[in-house]
Amino acid sequence: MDGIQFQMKPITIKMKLKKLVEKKISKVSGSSVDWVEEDSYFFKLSSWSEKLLKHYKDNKDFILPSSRKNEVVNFVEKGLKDLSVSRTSFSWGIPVPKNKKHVIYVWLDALTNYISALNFPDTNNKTYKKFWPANIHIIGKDILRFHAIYWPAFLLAAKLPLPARVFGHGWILSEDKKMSKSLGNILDPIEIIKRYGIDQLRYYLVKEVSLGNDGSISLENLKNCINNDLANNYGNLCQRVFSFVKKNCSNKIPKANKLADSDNKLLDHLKNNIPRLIELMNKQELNEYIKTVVSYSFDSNKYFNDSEPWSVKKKDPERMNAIIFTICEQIKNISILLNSIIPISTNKVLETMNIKKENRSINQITSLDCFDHDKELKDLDILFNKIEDDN
RNA sequence: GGCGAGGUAGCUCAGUUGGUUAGAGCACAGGACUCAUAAGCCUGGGGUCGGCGGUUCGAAUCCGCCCCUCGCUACCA
Repeated sequence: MDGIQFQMKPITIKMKLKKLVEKKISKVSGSSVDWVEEDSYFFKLSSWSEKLLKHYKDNKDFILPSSRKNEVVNFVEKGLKDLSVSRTSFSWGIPVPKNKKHVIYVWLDALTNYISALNFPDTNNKTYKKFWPANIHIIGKDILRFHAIYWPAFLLAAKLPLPARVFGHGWILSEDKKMSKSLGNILDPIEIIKRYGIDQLRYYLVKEVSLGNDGSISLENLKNCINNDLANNYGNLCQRVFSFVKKNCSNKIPKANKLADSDNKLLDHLKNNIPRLIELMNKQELNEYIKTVVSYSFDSNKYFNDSEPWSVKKKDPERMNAIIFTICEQIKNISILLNSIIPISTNKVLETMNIKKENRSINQITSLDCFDHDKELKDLDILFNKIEDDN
């Protein structure tokens, strides 16, 4: 803590505003609450209200989602009270310099971990330089205030750079209810992953849960989501196309000499949307992102149906090649767009298509044709097994 | 109590500054096809847009009142 110089002096505080007349018990735990008085150092949070408000105003997306931002701004506008940051009643905690009775405890010590873990106060340290200031803190909505008010105030006081963004995410509910032992509706993520698969769970959570809001895991919806979007749509699209390539194109992605309007329409629709997709990603609007991307998979299945490569292959093999090239290009692009959401599955697809790792970035999508047309496709097992009803 | 968000098809939601028969996905019911995980494609049924009243030629969209749901309302992280 030597790197941060706060001006602090010990004063006596009372932990509760009202004297307890009767024995009180905690609403949450039911245990009895005792009246305590002790000396404490205070962080002068009260003098940072205006500077924080200015920071929120100057940095529009510092707190996301905006509904949460409103709560925080509302809270700060009411005026902040100084914050007790030390205790004398126990010894674990960070010793206060020059006063051995006190240890630093509660938020000041906790939040500082973000930079002490990066070797602060050595601000020339490589790790610190690389990771601070952070691009984003993604934290639960229940600890937003501490990250959006206390932490920036501490950093401002220490004249250190602030993280670029604090995002308060919602909670995952089980069948619309908060998970609790007494209700018996706890969902064990490890069990779900074992049964449904890790990519499948990731996909479901990102798609069905708007990151800023609470979302619900319903096993029925999870099943539907896996079967429809992943197995029947994206997974089966890959399967039907690769199988067609194997049977009709010597298992190599053909070159296209001339693309038809319908081919370009399919490809351009995706490519023209890349800036918007990047924007959605940058604002953590992941569910909108994923819904947009999966719609390309729907479009692709329709395109494949309408183009009927199986019926043009004898009459017009050139045309068939253009169709197969187009659909492969599209599968590649969709796979890249989904790569951060379902990395294991999409990497299998990209591997099958012999796409080099350096060609798997979103920036590569607009550059046409990075296929090795002389190399055979690798075999691809079923990507997503369908979930059957068994309960 | 105060401040804020929201109530739209069975479910999850989208609906730009008010404008023609209110949309999507899932679920449900039919149909044609076959390259594919009996997958994909096409068509259809289904909504008094929380309630009442008002402004307007016209309101899911604006105004008022009411009902309901949710979030925040400081020193446990």
